[in-house]
Formats: sequence, C-alpha cells, structure tokens
Amino acid sequence: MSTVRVRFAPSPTGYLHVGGARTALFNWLFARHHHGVFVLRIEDTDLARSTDAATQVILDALQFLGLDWDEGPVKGGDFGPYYQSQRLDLYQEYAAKLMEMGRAYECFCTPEELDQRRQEQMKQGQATRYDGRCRHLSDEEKEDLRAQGRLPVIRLASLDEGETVVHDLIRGDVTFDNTTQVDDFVLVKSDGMPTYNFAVVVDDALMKITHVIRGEDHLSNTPKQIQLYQALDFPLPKFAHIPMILGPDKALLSKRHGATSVMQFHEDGYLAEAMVNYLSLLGWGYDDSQTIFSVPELIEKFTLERVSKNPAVFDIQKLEWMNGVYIRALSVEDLYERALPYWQRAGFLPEEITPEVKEYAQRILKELQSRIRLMADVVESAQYFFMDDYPYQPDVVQKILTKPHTEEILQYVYEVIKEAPQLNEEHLKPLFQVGMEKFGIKMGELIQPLRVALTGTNVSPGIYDVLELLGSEKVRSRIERTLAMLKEKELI
RNA sequence: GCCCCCAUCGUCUAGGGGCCUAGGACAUCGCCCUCUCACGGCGAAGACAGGGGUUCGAAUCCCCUUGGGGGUACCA
Repeated sequence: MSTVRVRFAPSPTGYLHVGGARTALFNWLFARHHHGVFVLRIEDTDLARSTDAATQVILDALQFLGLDWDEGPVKGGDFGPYYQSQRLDLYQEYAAKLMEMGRAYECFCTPEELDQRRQEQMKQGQATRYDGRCRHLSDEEKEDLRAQGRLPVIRLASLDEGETVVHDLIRGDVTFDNTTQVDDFVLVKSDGMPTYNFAVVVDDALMKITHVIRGEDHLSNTPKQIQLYQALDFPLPKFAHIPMILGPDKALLSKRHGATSVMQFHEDGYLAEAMVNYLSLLGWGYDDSQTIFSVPELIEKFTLERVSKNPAVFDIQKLEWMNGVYIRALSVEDLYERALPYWQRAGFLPEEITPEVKEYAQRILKELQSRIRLMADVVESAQYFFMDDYPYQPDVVQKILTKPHTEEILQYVYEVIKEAPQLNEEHLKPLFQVGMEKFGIKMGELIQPLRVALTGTNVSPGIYDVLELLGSEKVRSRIERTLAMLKEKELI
C-alpha cells in the first residue's frame, strides 16, 4: 500500500480554535497510526482576512499540542509551497487547462444579478444554482461585456446529469443529484484568486493527499470537488467527514460560548496532554472502559472506523477534570517547571531562583497538586505562602474569627509554637489536644480559626503542612497580625 | 426554499439482532475518609426521540414523523 498522506489546512483568519485543533489531531493521529505523512498547508487565499500573525498563532498552537507536521511551513517538503498564496500560478495553470478542455468558462454575471436570480429560485421552491447563461457566450459577446468594464470569474462547466457519490469512510455512500446540487460554481474569482473548492482540489491532488479528513461542514462541498478531480483526471482521495463540535446550547461551537482558542486554554493552565486526550474523545471512542489515553496509546488505537457520526458537545467540565488527572500525574519537578511562570508573573517569585526557594516551591506544590485543576490555580491557592500581607476573606473572618475563644485559642497556639521542637503533626497534635480540653472545644474549632489567621481563608492544605511550610517565625507573626486586625475591626 | 448528515443517561460515549433487568466517564446527589478544601473509596439517581414495519426476537435492520446540525457565496 502506498504511504498515507493527510493534511490539515487551516485558513489564517484567527486563532486555532478547538474544532480546528480536533481536526488537526485526528489527521495527525491517522498519519502516525499508519506511519504516514502529516502535511500542514496554509489556506490564505482570502487576502482580506488572512494575516501572518494568525499563521504564527496557529503554528504555535499546533506546536503546543505536540502535533508536529512532516511537511509545511518552516519544515518545507517536496510538494511545496505550502501557502496557497504562493501557489497562484498552479491554480492559473489548471484553470487554463480546464478552459481549454471546455470544462470551464468565463462568466460575467455580477454578484447583484446572481443574488437576484437566487432569490427568485428560492421563491419558486427550486434549488439555488447558477443557471449557466454565460456558458456559451460568443467571443463578441465576451468583448462587449469586457468593454462594459465587467471582470469575469471562471466557472466549472459541471455535469448536469446523473449523480455524484461521495464514498465517505465514516458516513458510507452519500449521493448528490448533479442536476440540482452541483452547479457551475466559481473556480477563480474576478480578482484572479482561486476559490476554496478549486484550490483545495488542486493542492490535495498535487500534494498527493490520500485521505481527506475534515469537518462535516465540508461534506456538501465534496461532490463539487469530486467533479473537479474527475475533470482534471486526478486520482480521487478517500474522504472522511468527522462530526462537528457544538456548544452547550447545541449550536456550533464559537467564541460566544467562551474560550475556544487553544492558546487561551494553554494560558489558563490546561496541559497539552489533557487537551489532546479530551479532544480525541470528541467524536471518537475506544471501548466501554477507557477514557484516559496517552498519546502513544491514541496513536496505536485511533482508527476512522471508531469515529462517531453525531456531533459532540464540548464539555469544559470534563476537560477540567481531565486536566486535574494529568496534573496529579506530574512529577514534582515537572509540576514546578509549569507552575513557575505563573508565580513569577504574579510577582511571588523572582526571575532568579535559589535552590532554597525552589525547594520551598516544590514543597508547596506537593500540597497543591491534588487541589488544583488548572495550572493558573496555583496563583490564588498559594498566595499566602508567598505574601506576608495576604488578604483576609471578609466573610470567612466574620464567620470563623468571631466565635468565642478566638483570641485565647490563637494566643494559646502562639505560645505552644514556641515550645514545639518542630512544627509537624507529631509534635503539635498532642499540644493542640491539650488546648482542646482547655477550651472545651473540638479539634476543628481550634484548627479553623488558626487556618484563617494563617492564610486569610478557610481553604488550605492540612493545617500541620501549612504550619510546617510557614515555619515558627511566620506563624507567630501572622497570629500577631491577625490579632491586630481583629482588634482594629473591633471583632474581639 | 432546496439538498445533505445525524439521533443511547444533562454531557462524551460502549453497544454493530438474542451476552442489555443497556456498560463506562464527566457532572449531580448521598455515605465513608477528615482540621477546611481537594484527592481517594463506596453507593444512588439518570437514556435507547415518537410511530409504523421486518424478525421467533430489535437500542441494533427498513420507512415515516419530529428534533438537531451542516451546505446552498466571486468565505474557507
């Protein structure tokens, strides 16, 4: 069997969104599974909307996800160039060829005229299609039209009988009626640029793409493309149309559903491994028991046969959960490398890290690891470890530090801390128990106020871990600070 | 309007005629662990869109309806 060649062909009109990433992933997995070639091609023929910056962002996003391409921008390859804007001569060549063969023709109808006719067809209950009126223009007529200043487009002289069947690897055979569904669509716009349907065929054929794996939104365009393959005598690739990704309201996923940009997810602290794993499950599943897949496993197990046909709703909660799973699986060293930038940006840690600071940071991370779901969470959940002027959460202070004995409890702990040889559970618990009896309270009633005093919140790692991490000096100064705050606010 | 695709718990899915009193995961709820929050463990609730067929037998096959999605551009 010949080498599998697939491609991902984004248009650089914005960031890489979740849907595009999933399409890229499926292509990539398919290529790696079959030891094939993954091609990246930039579809930038829409000059008005395409930008270099957007191209770079897409490249960055693919890189972040680990979807490396074998041919394409930066990498190069034997079937370049990989930017459509640099392939204009090719489209011209094939358009000329089709004209010569009589399979394409110039059309001088204006957008306004076409629109009007479309409206009319709709009113009549007919399918909207180009009526072919420019198909047999004489040379004189063309000259007249040109003299009027009209710029022609080039249209395909499509087959107007029979049907075109798409043999889809996921959906089976899908039949389209040539008479009503495949019209003489535009190949080359009046500004000389190729349309998507034309460029995609020329490029996929020339780049020897064997499997076209793309979103279902392209299924309806496929018969048009097939007619082009046939007119140009190009071998037909196999097609696989994967289901769309929807928002919670079942509408196509878009910006209005919140973050959809892969790089935004990255910034929020989603791990590439979690993104890839979650995305792989959108429209694909393996068996009835497994949801966590490593990348090698995905490569091994991914097949188009197991791609589902129905659209999938993007469930951010499941992604978050999965991200937590991957965070918990990280080594402390790895976790630290990923957390460091967040802490540095928050001003918690300097650019230069001493071994002591690194060790402290890692000890904190060990405690935080099971408590965060996004890397960005390390900022809020660790601020009191790095700031001595940590804020007090007002409602928590009100609720917990206004209870009876608060001052005595804190003072008791203050004294006890001085005596303890080490701030750990072994040494402190017995002392706290003495306090419990002294005040006639439960352990929680001693620990909660202490937690609030030390952290400003009622949520933190285990109290003995917090005490140990902070150390005797800080614990005492924080108790003093809290007592002062309470007195100032006249809460005790 | 016309055409195409799709239809299992709230969500992602397993299921490809009998193994299904429909399995798993997220979310939800309860219990356990426990100094809070997580993590972890145990458990509960929760679906074959509706109607016709085919068949000894249908979540699985066919048809219709309904619902959702997509296409219908000199966007990609």
